[in-house]
This record gives sequence, C-alpha cells and structure tokens, in this order.
Amino acid sequence: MVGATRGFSRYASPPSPGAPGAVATMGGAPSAGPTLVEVIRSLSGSSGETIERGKTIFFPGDPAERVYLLRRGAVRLSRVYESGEEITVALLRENSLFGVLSLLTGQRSDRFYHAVAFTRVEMVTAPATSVRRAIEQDASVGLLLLQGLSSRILQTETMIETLTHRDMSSRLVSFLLVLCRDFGVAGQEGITIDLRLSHQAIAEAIGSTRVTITRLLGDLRNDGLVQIDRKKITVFDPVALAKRFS
Amino acid sequence: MVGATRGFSRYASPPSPGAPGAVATMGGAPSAGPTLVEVIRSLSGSSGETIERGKTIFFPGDPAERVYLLRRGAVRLSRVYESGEEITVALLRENSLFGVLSLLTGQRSDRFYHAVAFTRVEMVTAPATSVRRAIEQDASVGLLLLQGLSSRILQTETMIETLTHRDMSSRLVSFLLVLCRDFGVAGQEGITIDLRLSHQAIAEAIGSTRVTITRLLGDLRNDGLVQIDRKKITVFDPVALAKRFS
DNA sequence: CCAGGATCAGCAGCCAGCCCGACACGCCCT
DNA sequence: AGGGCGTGTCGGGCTGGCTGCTGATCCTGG
Repeated sequence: MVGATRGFSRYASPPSPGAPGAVATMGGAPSAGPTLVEVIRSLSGSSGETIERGKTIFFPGDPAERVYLLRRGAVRLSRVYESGEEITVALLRENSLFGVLSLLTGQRSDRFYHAVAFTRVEMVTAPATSVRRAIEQDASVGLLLLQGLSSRILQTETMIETLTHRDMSSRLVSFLLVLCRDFGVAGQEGITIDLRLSHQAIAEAIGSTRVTITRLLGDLRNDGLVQIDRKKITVFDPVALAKRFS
Repeated sequence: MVGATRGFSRYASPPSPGAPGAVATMGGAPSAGPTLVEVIRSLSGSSGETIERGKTIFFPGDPAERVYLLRRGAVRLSRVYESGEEITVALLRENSLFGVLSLLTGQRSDRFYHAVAFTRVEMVTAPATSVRRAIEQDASVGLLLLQGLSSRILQTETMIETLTHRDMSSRLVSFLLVLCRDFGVAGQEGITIDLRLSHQAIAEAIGSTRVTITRLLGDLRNDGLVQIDRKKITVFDPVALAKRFS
C-alpha cells in the first residue's frame, strides 16, 4: 500500500475557483501578465454572464463565433441525434475553454454540439475575432490559450480511456474517478463530487442505461465504497475504488 | 437522398501532406508567415526524423519535454495497464500535434501515454521551452499551434462520440467513418483507409475483442458495404455505411 | 529463395452481462 | 396535494465476450 496517500492526492483538489492564474501559470517566471479570465473579460466588455442550471448556452446549428471560458460551475457538451438521444461528449469543469471551434478557421462555421449549463454557471465570453487579434498583440495571451486547450485535450483523452473499458462496472468506476479529479472536493469521509448527478445523466455520459447505473451504483454502495446523499456522490477512498476494475 | 454527394465529401480528402499551411490556414489574410512545420523544424535544428513502423516514440514515464508534429504516417497513443492490456486513446493523422503535455506547465512532468509509430512516420520535434519562446517572439506561431490543438480536440471528441455507442456494430461503423475522415483516400470504388489495420488493433481502439471485430467486419463485407484487401479497408459508400447505425 | 515462425483471420459453442420494458415508491417543486 | 422526476426492482432475451482450434498470410533469417 505504498504511495496510497500520494495516489490519493491525484483525485482531490479542483482548481480553486477564484485563484488568479488558476489555469496553470507558466513555469519559471510567475508571468505578471493578466490571466486568461481578465483577457477575455476585457475583450467582451462585460464582466461575465450567469446562466441558470439547465439553460442552453448554444444549440447545434448556431453560428460559432464566440469563445467561452467557464468560470464557475459545470457545462455539458453533448451531441443530439434525430432519434432524440443525447450523448455527453464532455463535462467541463471550472476554467475550461469551450467553443474552440470558432478559433479554428476564419470561415463561418456552425456549432455541432449542444452546450447546456449543468449547474448554475458563471462564464466570460469573447468574439473569436477579438481573441485572435489579442493574441497577435500580446503573445502571452496565446500561451494562456494554449495551456487551456492542452489541458482540455488531456481531460478529453482520459474520458476516452474511461469509455474503452468493456464492462460497465469498470466504466462507471473510471468515470467516477474522473469526476473526482474534475469536481471533487476533499472532505473528512472522502471526496465528494460537487455535482447533482442523476443516474440518467451518468448513463448518457458513459453510454449505458439508467437501470444499469442504478444497479452498479447500488453495488458500490453496498460494498462500502461510495455514499450517495441527495444526488451527491462521495467516494470514500479513490484508491480502493480504483481496485474495482475487473 | 438530397445532399448525398455533399455528405460524401465529409469523409474524403486527408490534408495533402506536402501542402504548405496544411493545418487550416487562418481565414482572411492568407498569412504569408511560415507554417507550423517550418517553425518547429527551425527550432529543432534537424530537418525531421523518420521512425519505422512499430517503433516507440516515447514510453510512459519518460520525461515530457518535447512537442511533436506528425508530418507523415500515423501515430498511436495508448495507455498501458499492469495487466498488459493496451487501449488506444488516439490514432493521430498527418499534421497532428502531440506531446502537448509538455506545453502545459513549466514543471517537469512525465508522459503517461505510450506513443508508437503505427506506420512509418516522419515527424519534426522541438523542445517545449523553445516553442514557448518562439510564441513570445512571434504571435503568429501561437495562432498556428492553437489551430492545431483545436483540431485535435474536435478529432478527439468525435472519438468519444464513437465510443459511447452502445452496440459494437454501431461503434465499429462510427470508427470506420472516423478513419475515413482522417486516413481516407478517395478512389474509384470508394474511400480506402490508408492504414494496415489488424482486427486486434481495431479492437484495442474501440474497446472490443478481436473475435467480435472479425465477425462484424465479415457482416459488413457480406452486405457489400466494405471491402478488405490485405488489411486495407475500402468503404464503398460512407453515406450508406452511416445508415448502418442501429 | 525457401523454410520456419509469428501474426492474423475465421468459425463454433457457451455463458454472462446488460439492454429492454414495465411497475412501484419516494422526494422535490410548484 | 399533485405531478413530475428520479430511484429501486424484476425477468426475459439477446448481444457480445471468452475459449479453443484451424487455416492463411506475412515477415525474417539462413
């Protein structure tokens, strides 16, 4: 059980929301420059927007012309099918960039994701064109964006790792660990995932069904690995949970 | 069947390898500046490296200090488990950036993926620190990187879409379409995926088993949707294939 | 150039995990 | 108080994973 505590730390500590430069400040010089939030805020003119839980931020088909930076809360990106089915492509945590499609080319393009506020959300937004101009004028802005996108890529790839697990039990465990990393707050009993997650929402994120999630979560609870209180999941010991892979 | 031909075009045309500015040139001004390849090449000193099929580019645990730009061929990023199992997190196509972890912070960090040449590979690499300096000196470099990473994110997220499909048949179909987009070359009979794919490799990428892939690919072939000749898969009509979702 | 080994493809049978459909209960919000 | 949403449960049925084997193909080294 060597390294248990070290391993543990991997799953806690979301970036403290208000901290300046929370998106990994550049190594070496502490970069006295403005943070990404400040940059985008200055480009937008406004000091930010608040969106209520469940409201849509953009629909598929909307023109993609703004960049978003999530300040507080969680945003769900999902793909919608004709069948009405909706699968979750990403659950974004604080300080995540999204709407990057608009950065890609100068051409007008359309959103193909549905972005909805998964909790009450605070965010700042700016037109992609302004962002580009800002980069040209101040290279450090480019660096900040680069770091934001890099961390998005790593996040997304761990999600792929989760989804390639064959059996649903492993998938669920892996997903819970991801959530601990991204939304976990450490408490006395363990790490609590700071989201109101319905079984249905979990199912849509990992490609399963509500019933299966209910059963598997029940198993985990019976085995004393997690606790669920009013839709909030607490993982007692991530390291023990991680041993649950089949 | 309106839009069939338009839909078709979504699946062809890999970025022509030698073309300058193949990573989506900025809209508007044709940006007379250097391309990303040229930038990285100049930072590395060398004109590029060639890696033989099957050789490792970096191992998990290696220090992450360089950035890679794939010029030709395909690279597989995978996660390795103690059990010996290996799951594919991404199949990178030409002009993809990887090793982005090294961009993230100034801290020394370690790779956690295994990167291996899936085909014979040509690539250019540069130390992350040099890349950062280059961005500070020339903001257009930042823009180029940004576009590279944005497209990487979109690629990765379509992979997630693939993996959330419940039944293996749908997953496989979806994966084949992704491969057509990333590695397809249009021919007379349809689109050929320019990779030597073993059933095992496909299984590792979409979280299935070799046997199942064999069976499902056999079904697709019997139904006249694909053709397989010495490990190269040809999709006759992507649009027809896309109707195969269950 | 050929021989041998290694990797890959294909087939069958067995069994379990999980999807589906349905239903009842409890909690929250209005 | 009521409606809607979320949770818990049960069986039936089938997809797809696992084992074991055979033949084909590719690659390599003598």
